[in-house]
Amino acid sequence: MANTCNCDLCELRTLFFNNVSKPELESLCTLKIERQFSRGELIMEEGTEILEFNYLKSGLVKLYRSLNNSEQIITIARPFDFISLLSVFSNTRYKYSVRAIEDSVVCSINMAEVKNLVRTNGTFALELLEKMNKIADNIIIESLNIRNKHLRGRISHVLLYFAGYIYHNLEFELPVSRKEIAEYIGMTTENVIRTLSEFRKDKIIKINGKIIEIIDKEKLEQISQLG
Amino acid sequence: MANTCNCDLCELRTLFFNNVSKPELESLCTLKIERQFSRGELIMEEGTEILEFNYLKSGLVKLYRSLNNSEQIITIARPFDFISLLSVFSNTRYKYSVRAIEDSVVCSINMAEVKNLVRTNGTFALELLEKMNKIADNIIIESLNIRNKHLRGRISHVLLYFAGYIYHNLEFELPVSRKEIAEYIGMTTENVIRTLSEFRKDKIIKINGKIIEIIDKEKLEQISQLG
DNA sequence: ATCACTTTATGATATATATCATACCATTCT
DNA sequence: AGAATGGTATGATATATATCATAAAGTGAT
Repeated sequence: MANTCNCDLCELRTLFFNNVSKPELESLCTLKIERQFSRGELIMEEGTEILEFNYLKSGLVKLYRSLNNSEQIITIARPFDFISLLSVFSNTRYKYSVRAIEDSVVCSINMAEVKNLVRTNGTFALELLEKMNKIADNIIIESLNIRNKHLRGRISHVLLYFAGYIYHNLEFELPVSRKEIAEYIGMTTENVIRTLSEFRKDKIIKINGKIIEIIDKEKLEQISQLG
Repeated sequence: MANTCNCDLCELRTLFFNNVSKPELESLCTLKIERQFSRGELIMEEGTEILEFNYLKSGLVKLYRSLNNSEQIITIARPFDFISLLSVFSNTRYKYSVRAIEDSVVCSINMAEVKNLVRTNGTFALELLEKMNKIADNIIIESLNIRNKHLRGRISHVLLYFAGYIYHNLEFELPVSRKEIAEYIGMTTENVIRTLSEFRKDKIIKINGKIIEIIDKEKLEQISQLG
């Protein structure tokens, strides 16, 4: 936990606090709390009270909910995406849990302060509305895209998601287990493993433990498209 | 298309325009356009420009997107839910289509006016943020709930959704075809029909064409829960 | 009233996915 | 070092769902 006022360097400012005036920003800056989370640590827990508005500065997190001993992963969010998602303005308690899947830094601002800013700064309110709508929209679209595909298409989709959206590289280290991929795409762990093996045999990807390299991107995109 | 200024009777006012001042409301009132749509009519089309903020005053609509000759239904919305969903503040073009599945009345307000109101009226901005977050949250939760279930659980879920959420009655007329239910839960039309027939044979529901009566609600809830 | 078309319905079969079983490997705990 | 645990891996089998085929009933147009 730190509270150094280094908002000049914070993505929050350039990304969506564009229109917050200097004094307002100073005020926010002194109020914010920056937290470090190690890979695997719980950042927010389903059912607990929402007291702060949280923003992911760096790292990677998964948003999920628990139900009968298993987890359902809703999305995997990178920096620049809010992690205080959706429920934040409409509920008093979190509907989802958030866990760091890579070392992460989260910036937290007291919820009442954010609400106050929405009330007093119209441009900020509008930008926040736009940003949160976009995030919700992305989650819904992602969910529909996954639902529309079969096993092989879903796996392709996830691999392309990591390579394209998260890591911007055809070779990357999977930040999640096969089990978590299964929880994300709504299939069983065994079938995720099996399909990855098939892709390896078909020379579409190389697998070395958690390290994945996409060899035939066109093929993968084709499988993802066709379902 | 009508433009009578009868906002005193409009749900918009009591529901989320609570904090709009008298003069502001008058202004909105003269700017709004009320439109009638018959069952089956297209209200908004995927890909067209977003010019207005739309609110469903009465009726029932489906929100869907098209992909390779088929449709994917995202949600079925009743009055009091916005229908200008999500994309409205974050995109210039609609990402989804909206079609009336019952005769509906839609109230439209110029988008620029709504944005202006967000900028100048903080309380309104906050309420709108809360409301839109709630809607997005509901769609995501619904989608996760459906994804978590098997065929029979999904059908039960949909039947309970219509009976409980839309019609508040154990007997109701299905506003959608079996095909549309299939497009909503992501299964085939044949299996939707088959499952409804099974429920009929098991004396869980009565079917008379589009008229459905839930006889054994407990059983249906049980099936919905177990998946 | 007839025709074309869609919706509802049901059965047979094919296919996709889940489940169960087993094994190997890496990591952590003792 | 050995034991326990969780992740990865693969095969055999069971089950759920899709696909294909067919038909009856409903709907709209002419």
